[in-house]
Amino acid sequence: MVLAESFYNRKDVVKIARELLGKLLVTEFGARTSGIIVETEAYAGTTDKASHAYKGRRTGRTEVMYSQGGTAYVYLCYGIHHLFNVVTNIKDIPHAVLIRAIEPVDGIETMLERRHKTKLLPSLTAGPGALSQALGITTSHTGISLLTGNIKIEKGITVKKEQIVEATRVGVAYAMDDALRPYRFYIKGNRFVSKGKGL
DNA sequence: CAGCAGATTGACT
DNA sequence: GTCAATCTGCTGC
Repeated sequence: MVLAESFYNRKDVVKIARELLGKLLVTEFGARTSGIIVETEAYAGTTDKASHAYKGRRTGRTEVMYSQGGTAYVYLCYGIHHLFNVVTNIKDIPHAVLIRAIEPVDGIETMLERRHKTKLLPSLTAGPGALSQALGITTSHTGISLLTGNIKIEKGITVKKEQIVEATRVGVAYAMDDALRPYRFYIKGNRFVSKGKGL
């Protein structure tokens, strides 16, 4: 079952980030590839120094963050890595949730080929750049709808509250006090959770 | 318009 | 543990 617009359009991006854990992120570019979301981070738009849309910034790259909830926001980091985000809230409120790690489910062979690997190791999909490559997501997919496009999020599994760990975000030390906000969530003990540097 | 830093990864000392 | 790869966008000349 694909998540409805009403899931994405809510105001509380942090709550949505927490609820995305256990959901199934699916892409269908040829073969179906998918994985359970095990790690997310919330980016709270204009009031969050770590967000690209801090203070209402608009550029060609961030424009899609101002779309309505349920839109894919993919951007290039360090000129190499495609990072996949889910836009939330209503139009003109630039909230987004970064998907940092998934646990592979469908199309593992296809993902191994895309990542030029032969064995299923955590490094296949642990990390935002890694999972995007495994699922075949690139910046050309930014702005497409998660409700009707070939990238979508399905119901997945139920994650108990006790399994969810709250933490600070990774790689955003430059955001000063906002770097300390507990906006990162991951499933306790899952081996596909990225290592990061902020642990 | 040059210089710099970044929501990262992977190869190498 | 260190460092390069390589694009977008901000800052300052």
